[in-house]
Amino acid sequence: MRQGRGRKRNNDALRMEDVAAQAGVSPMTVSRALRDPAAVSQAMRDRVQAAMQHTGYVPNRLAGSLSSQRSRVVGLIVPGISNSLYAQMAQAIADVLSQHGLHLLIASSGHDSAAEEAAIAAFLGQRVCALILHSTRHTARATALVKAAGIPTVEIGQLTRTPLDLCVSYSGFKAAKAMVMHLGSLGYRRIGFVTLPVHDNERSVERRRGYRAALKELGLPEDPAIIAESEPGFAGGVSAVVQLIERAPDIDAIFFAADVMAVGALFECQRRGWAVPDRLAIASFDDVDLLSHVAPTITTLRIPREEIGRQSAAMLVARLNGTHEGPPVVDLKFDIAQRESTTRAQKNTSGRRS
Amino acid sequence: MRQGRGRKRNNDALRMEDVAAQAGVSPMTVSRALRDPAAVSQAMRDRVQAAMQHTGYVPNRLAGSLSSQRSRVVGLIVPGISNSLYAQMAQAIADVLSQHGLHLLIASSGHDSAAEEAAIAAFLGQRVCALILHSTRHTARATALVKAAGIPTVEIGQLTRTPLDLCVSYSGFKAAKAMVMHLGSLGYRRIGFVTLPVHDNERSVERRRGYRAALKELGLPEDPAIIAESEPGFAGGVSAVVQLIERAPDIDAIFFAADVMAVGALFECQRRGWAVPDRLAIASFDDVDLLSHVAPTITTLRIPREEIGRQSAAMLVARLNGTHEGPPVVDLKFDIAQRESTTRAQKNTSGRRS
DNA sequence: CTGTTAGCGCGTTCAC
DNA sequence: GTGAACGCGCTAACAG
Repeated sequence: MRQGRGRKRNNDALRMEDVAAQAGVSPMTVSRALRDPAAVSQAMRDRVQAAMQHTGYVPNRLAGSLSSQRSRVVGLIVPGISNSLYAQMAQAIADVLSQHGLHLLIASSGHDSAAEEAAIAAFLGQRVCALILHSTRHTARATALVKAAGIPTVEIGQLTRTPLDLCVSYSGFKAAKAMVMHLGSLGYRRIGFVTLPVHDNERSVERRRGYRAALKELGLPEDPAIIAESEPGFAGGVSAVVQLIERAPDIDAIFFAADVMAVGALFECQRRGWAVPDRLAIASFDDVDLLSHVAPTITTLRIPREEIGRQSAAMLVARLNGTHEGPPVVDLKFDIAQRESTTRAQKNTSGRRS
Repeated sequence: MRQGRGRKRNNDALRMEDVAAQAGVSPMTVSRALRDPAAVSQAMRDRVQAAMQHTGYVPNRLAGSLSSQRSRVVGLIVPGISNSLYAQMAQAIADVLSQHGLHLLIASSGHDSAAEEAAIAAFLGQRVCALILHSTRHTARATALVKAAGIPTVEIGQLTRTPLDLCVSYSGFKAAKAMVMHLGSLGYRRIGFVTLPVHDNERSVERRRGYRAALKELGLPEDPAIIAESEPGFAGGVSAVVQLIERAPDIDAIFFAADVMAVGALFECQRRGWAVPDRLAIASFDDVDLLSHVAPTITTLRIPREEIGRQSAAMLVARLNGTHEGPPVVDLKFDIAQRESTTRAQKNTSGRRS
């Protein structure tokens, strides 16, 4: 038996040493053949390759990362994995990362800073080589942890003037303002606005600011009666449209600044016989597929979700390679898809209601 | 200076030793206070806690996992992260795992076995403690890798008689059959069937088998003219419904066995003036929210996606704890949501089409 | 281009 | 209940 107080060797998994023995080389050569094939002669490479095939060796990246002090795992924290908007970003991120041999650790925070903090701590414990955070609001400890970790970190939920490190997003303020200006330019004068509860969703604040700025620029009064907060999903649109029409019968357009609320509202209008866009115009924020398949098709902002995913991942990769150049904050462009739900009737009537 | 050829110490990150020094105990005590607080006296625990707070120590789980030979990371491989059906499962999985202190590494395979194999190899390299695979078709090497790894593995895409290890899903055969039987019991006699291309989607095969079995049981003939394959998404439904109606004008119902095709078809019917359900009944497979918000609401199967996610994760947790009991294959139940799109008109006419 | 040595930070094992 | 020593499997640094 063994003497001493150490621990016995694990005989389960193959180690580099086993492969090395099989190939008749030193473990170091196997290691190099794996990470930097050019540093090893052709003959060696082939022998190592063969030995790995033969034995079915799977390198232990835990040990590798521990030793080299760097991992190939990126942490992503989003409010929810099942929300299609975040899922799209996650997909784009995963695609870019996997092209570069990086893997994705994912967690959902449910719009809760404390949960985000826990996820950040856990990810740092796993020694992720980079972080992507959807939120731009963090607890003090979360901020401290990220800064102390000193790893590249991108925030993607919205533009921020005070990024932890990097930021790739679009301006919710500008986007919302642009849409309201667009509606104004089409002739709408009583433009309602619906968001998610501001309390839960930091981005709603920016969007509302954009709405206000546009009203001001259009010379339209701001009226609390035509502003509402509603829950996410179709149901949120249903209740909001009913509420706004009751409160302000002269409303002529509603901008639903979140999710698929606009679609729920459209369906409800159809059930109630409120013609869209003739009685009420409808505009949406996120360009989900559905919006261009309903009748009438729904005018919306085109937010570059996938581009955000791609660029944020690409930026991290560049940073990890030490080749990153350019500003830390990237403001991606959006545009407006003008569709039937805000198409005004021909000018054969001067007033729409009366 | 240093002698020897070793490597210099890293002074960046805090180690357990630093915390131990701060607390005036040995590193071993810190380790225990972290993993098994009960094994340490109250006083020690408090001192260690304080020292960790003070220093902002984040334990290195790479080192921990390497040493203990077990990690707290689970690997999940789905065909696509952005597809809401998989995203829902992923969310449920992540929720359960995080409750148990486990983390989620995610990869998308795009319905490609080779990509799946690569992801499996990468995950095993990260020494995941368990795997969740959506696919049930694997390359020979993928199968070998998983078996050799000896970690709990759940397949969740469909029931299989030959699981790698565990399987939590529903029977696509039974589900499809049940829906067609349901349509038959409502009086539909020319029931069309649309799936994704069988080539890309192993589950389509089961669903088609279920369709055939139901037709047989209903005493209805099988007619290739009313069976189609189409692309995913709304567009797939649009093209399929047009195609089937042209090929078989006497068709009275279509069962769209994938995705949101049924909704695309409904919209197209509305554009073309084909009344749903009077001219054509429509049924769907997956219960996405949208189906109950369109008019008419669409009859569909209710597949327990989230339950699959929850149970598969729970099963892994149990297995990791050594407390798992019960069969390796769990067949979850589905049911049918009967809605307006398959509601027959009152029996005031004996035949629906003159 | 290849090998040797030491150490990454922690957990297991055993002694006290 | 606490501590000391060793090793998890790999890679940085250096020597040849």
